[in-house]
Amino acid sequence: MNGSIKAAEPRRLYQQIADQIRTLINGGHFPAGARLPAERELAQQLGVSRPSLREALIALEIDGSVEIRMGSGIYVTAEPERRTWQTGSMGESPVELMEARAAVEGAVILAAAARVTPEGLKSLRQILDTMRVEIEAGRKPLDQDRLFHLTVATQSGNSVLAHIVGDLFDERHSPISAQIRTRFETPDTWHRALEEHEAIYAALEAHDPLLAQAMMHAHLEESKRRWMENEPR
Amino acid sequence: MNGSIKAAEPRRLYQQIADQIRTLINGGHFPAGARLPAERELAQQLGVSRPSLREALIALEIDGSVEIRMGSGIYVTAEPERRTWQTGSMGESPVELMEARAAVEGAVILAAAARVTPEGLKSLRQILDTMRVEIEAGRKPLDQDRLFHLTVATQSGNSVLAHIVGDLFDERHSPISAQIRTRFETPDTWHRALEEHEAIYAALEAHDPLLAQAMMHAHLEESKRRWMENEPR
DNA sequence: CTAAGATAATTGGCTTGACCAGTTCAGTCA
DNA sequence: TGACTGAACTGGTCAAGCCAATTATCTTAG
Repeated sequence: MNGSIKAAEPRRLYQQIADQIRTLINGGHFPAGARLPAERELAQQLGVSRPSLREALIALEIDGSVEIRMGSGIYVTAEPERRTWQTGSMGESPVELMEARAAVEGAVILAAAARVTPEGLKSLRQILDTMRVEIEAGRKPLDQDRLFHLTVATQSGNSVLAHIVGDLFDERHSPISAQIRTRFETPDTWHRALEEHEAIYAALEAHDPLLAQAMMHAHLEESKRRWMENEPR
Repeated sequence: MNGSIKAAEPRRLYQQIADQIRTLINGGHFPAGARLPAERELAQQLGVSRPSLREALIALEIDGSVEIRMGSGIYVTAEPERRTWQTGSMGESPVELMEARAAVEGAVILAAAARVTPEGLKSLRQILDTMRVEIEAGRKPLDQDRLFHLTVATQSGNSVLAHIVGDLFDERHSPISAQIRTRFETPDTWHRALEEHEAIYAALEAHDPLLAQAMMHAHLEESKRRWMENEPR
């Protein structure tokens, strides 16, 4: 009975559904303040079960896109002026995402380089070592990649910033579901990413904020390039 | 074997479950990296159904407390830091929030100063004029304040960054409504904030990124100070 | 005896179907 | 006319089951 979404591969279903609904909202199908179809109906329209739809709605509710009123309905959050930037004429979201990461992580690492502790360096060292092992074992060190950036952010000593870095890594801020998450990089590209991580680590170890920032910027710039090459789309 | 949760609270069940699990994690019952019981078992232990438990897990997954690995299990996120302000044990959140805003908005305004358009400057000019009117009418220009920061972020041309700035302003990164939103500043403090905004505007108009960044940092630093004075807590 | 491969549990992912509990609103009756 | 009521919404929750990915176990070939 399901036809629209499925594809059964990439991400959890509730995330796909949430992205799809977000797209409908941003696309104007459901203007701010509007009530969405009832859960049962919406689920059928999207070709998914109600529990899955509910999971997506909870995600949307948490990120504030939607308000759920028991017995009444599901409403698009009515924050005025919220979508002004939506017409942004510039690059597509993947590019924006990487730019945003460069801006945020570049700022974060300035503090991290100044505040990083020996324990923090030790953690990073271990993450990189594990990452190298994973790569040479032919596996994709996605977790280590994420953990590295998150740990660097943690070293800033600011949990809010660390949270944002994690969100950006997980693509939780991309407005229009861009799903770049495929990530079928080759061992070679992963190896280059590792070396860039190493450069960042070295700069942190030297407590050199500006160098660390430069290395982080270079890394994210390269990451963007690698992505864009692999995703002709 | 149940009866642990159920308490006729108005809050939705998945939120109660999520809170309970969060408490268990923070309480050390499930140390970082540990694997939680299987969904079926955990649901039974908590006295709820599996779908409800799943909804709670999605909430926990989104806020990063937990990581779900298909076919493997549910793991406590191995972030060795900062569950602090969530447990309310050490209220560092306002300071961290303002630091995060300084880092992010400081980075954003670098791009904004370079890319700002005449239309963007016009919008900002109008916002500041309105803000001045509101202040002198004895009202709190909360909307104008928010709009100013958001519009500056928009001028960076990056919707992801703009989104983050909005989230930070709305304190959406603070878990479980810590909401410091009281904000009963006096007309005088608002007037000082306005002048700081004016300084930022002037730097943007002059297309001077570093000056704009400095003014933004100064503004947020002052904001933090104003808050801390008014909120002895 | 060891290591590689096949197999059986175990676990999360998703669906179907059902019933309960607030909310809405139109039809009813004073 | 207007307050009331109850049916028809709506979201909230639960139960049981099957599928797919992962992991643990056992078998078997070397």
